[in-house]
Amino acid sequence: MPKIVNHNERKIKIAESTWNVIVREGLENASVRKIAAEANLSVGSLRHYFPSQSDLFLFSMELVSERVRKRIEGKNYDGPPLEMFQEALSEVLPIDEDRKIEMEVWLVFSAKTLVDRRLEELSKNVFIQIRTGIEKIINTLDSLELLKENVDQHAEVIRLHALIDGLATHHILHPNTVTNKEMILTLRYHLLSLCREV
Amino acid sequence: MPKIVNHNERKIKIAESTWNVIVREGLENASVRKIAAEANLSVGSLRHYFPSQSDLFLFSMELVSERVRKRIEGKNYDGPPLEMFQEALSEVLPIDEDRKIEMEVWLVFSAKTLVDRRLEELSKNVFIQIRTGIEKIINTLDSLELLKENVDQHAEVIRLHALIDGLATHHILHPNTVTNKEMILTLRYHLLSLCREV
DNA sequence: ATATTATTAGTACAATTGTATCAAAAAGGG
DNA sequence: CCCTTTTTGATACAATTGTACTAATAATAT
Repeated sequence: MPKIVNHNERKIKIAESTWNVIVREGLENASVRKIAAEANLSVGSLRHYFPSQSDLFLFSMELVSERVRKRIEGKNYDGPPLEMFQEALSEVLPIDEDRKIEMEVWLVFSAKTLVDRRLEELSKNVFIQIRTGIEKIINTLDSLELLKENVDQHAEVIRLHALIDGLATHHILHPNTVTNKEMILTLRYHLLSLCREV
Repeated sequence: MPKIVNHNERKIKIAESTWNVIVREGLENASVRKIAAEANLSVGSLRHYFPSQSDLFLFSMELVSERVRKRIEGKNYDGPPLEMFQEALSEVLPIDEDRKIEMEVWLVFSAKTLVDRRLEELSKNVFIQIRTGIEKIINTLDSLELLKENVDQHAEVIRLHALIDGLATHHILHPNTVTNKEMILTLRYHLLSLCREV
């Protein structure tokens, strides 16, 4: 039997190198050669793990969604509901350096989504997952009778979802104008605005 | 004197061809050759108007912002204030096919902004212009005593701005999940939520 | 008509691209 | 030790890239 390399671990390492190159030089300069160099591999070796650049990009984008998903699932959901919702939603915000990299990569791939069928499918799936999570949050707020009366729940789902992604995008593109703190406070402000006066 | 071509008109035509190629095949496939072909020009001829691809891309992105700006400035601002604000804000939403193309191009260039200094500057300038416009809207709502009491005006500016761009992005990336109508209705819903009960 | 000059088109070139191929290297099981 | 098979690295190749260069073209003012 030959040398054994944990296939999936290696793929993840390569995907992270892909993130680095994309963040540093942009998607259009993320050639297989640069990514291989970033991962300290030869092109041939990289190709052994990813038969094509398309596969590599798809996996790299998938890794972002997986990381976010695992973080959300790994949370302890006990405590005041509003706090919990704020925390859960913060997982799709670029609140620290790691998340910022992930969100930046996600944004870049999202743009590519418009002309790449494979990425488009992944993008849609993740979008629907987040949408479902937000629906759950609004529903739960309602069940707990925290929600203001006379709110349009469907509209609130769309609004919260758009707000989250808008805040994330703004902070990534204009971190000095929409600061980390403003991003978080605005989310909190919005959640509070949904709830009844105490 | 030689053949005279309206320089700026020609540049605009080329920039629109650039949009087409970007929408159809993506930014990474928007080579000067493809753009020249789309514009029915030779590469050498295109180069006569744009010395480099970078110049072409910058001009093409600028054209988007100029189109939007002119549309906003060209509006008649008489009528119920809320209607007017909705209309003005709708100019940065992809509410029809033309605007959809523009916003899609803007989104793609925005991603490139992260690794392109020239585009970054333009992006920031436009962002601040829109931000300023939104501040004006919130301020005016307050002056007219339409605004709910006890609202945090600074937070409302950030929130509305993020909401607009979030809605636009969602509709461009997932038009079937966030429909045109939902986008518009959600904006209206939000604006109404800012205002006092009648 | 002709001279002038913006405009156009064609070709060239070095660099980079994704992918293919194939042999060398490495390591664990017998 | 040796065989087997994964892993690696190097080279090659056709295609495409942005840009440069140069000569032909076309239209206008005199």
